[in-house]
Amino acid sequence: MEDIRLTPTSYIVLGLLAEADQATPYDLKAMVAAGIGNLWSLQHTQLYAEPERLAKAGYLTEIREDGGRRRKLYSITPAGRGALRGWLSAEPASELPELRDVSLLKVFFGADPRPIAIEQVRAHRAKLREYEELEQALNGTEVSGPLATLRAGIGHEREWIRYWAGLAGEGDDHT
Amino acid sequence: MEDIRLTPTSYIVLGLLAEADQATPYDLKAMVAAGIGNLWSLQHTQLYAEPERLAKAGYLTEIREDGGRRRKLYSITPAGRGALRGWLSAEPASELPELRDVSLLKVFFGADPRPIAIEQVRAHRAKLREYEELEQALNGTEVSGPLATLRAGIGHEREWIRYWAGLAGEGDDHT
DNA sequence: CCTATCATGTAATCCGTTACATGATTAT
DNA sequence: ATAATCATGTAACGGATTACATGATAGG
Repeated sequence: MEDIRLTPTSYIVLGLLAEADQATPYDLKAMVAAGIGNLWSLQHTQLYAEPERLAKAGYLTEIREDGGRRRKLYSITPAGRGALRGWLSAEPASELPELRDVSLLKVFFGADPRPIAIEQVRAHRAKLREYEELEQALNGTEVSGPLATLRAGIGHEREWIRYWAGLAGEGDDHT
Repeated sequence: MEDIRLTPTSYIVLGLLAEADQATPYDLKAMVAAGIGNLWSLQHTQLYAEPERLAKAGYLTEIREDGGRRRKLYSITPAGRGALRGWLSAEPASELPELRDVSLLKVFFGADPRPIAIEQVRAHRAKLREYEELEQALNGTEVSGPLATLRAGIGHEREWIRYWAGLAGEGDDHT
């Protein structure tokens, strides 16, 4: 029973297992892809390493299948639920996210914004379409958290498109 | 002369040194704080480790002061400039940034959005004000890259405020 | 003068990425 | 059958954070 630090990755795993009552790393991978991965993606290998870490600390139980592939099945423990609940209801932090956008980094250091902006507009438009379809699918269901965050994603995609479209258009030859 | 992988952190250091022709890690820290740090922040210890890495690979030269504190002074080499230029002018990637916002993560997993939203609105408003003042200061100067990215920051702060204000207001008691 | 903060740095830890590998399914 | 892709995992590496520490400077 080691003492570990809980990272966002930890809470993603805990959060998913809180609703699944049992899952293999591969199941987790699918769950991430289905939702939270749009906002915070993880490498599949983390979904093998992190549950192990959490199990060692008593937040999950790990049982290994007997037959076949002997896959590892994880479930959340009461301690795990407690940690998740504590995190969810903690005093809100004033911590702000950073953009951390490689394309912006290039613009900052003097790259020609035009080609970058054109490509970014294309990519963000595609992402926005994907989100809007997802929103259709979620509407009417009772998943309020995922829907709320999806709407954050949609808002930001629109903002990115507005922003990059501005940079893509500037410097046009108006002869 | 080792072979290293260049990360965003590497390009930040290279980008800053490309305009400074000499700087200590502490100088770099100040430069980061003055601009790019808003979009992509770094721990101060990375500003000791990363230049060393870059120097070992031939992208920077390192000279140590003789007297006093024997601080390390770094300068970019032609190889460093080449690497930076190559990165800046590379084919634009369609890679998109992720929001990776801890507050959103909590909302996704079912936290009560109200208190989080209230605090986030406050914090984002403060950040927006800061950016708007910075914009005043930059207006009229010839720093097009930093100004362009600052405007991205402003756009996103406004979007965040719009978004969280929506969540903060919902569920009001309209009696 | 003393204390707080700024300036400067090293070392250890650890999380996350990268590289690699193989068994199971599905498609042609 | 064979190739391709999905499913499942291990191991090594390395960048980033955390913890710690001390010399200089400024404010009271």
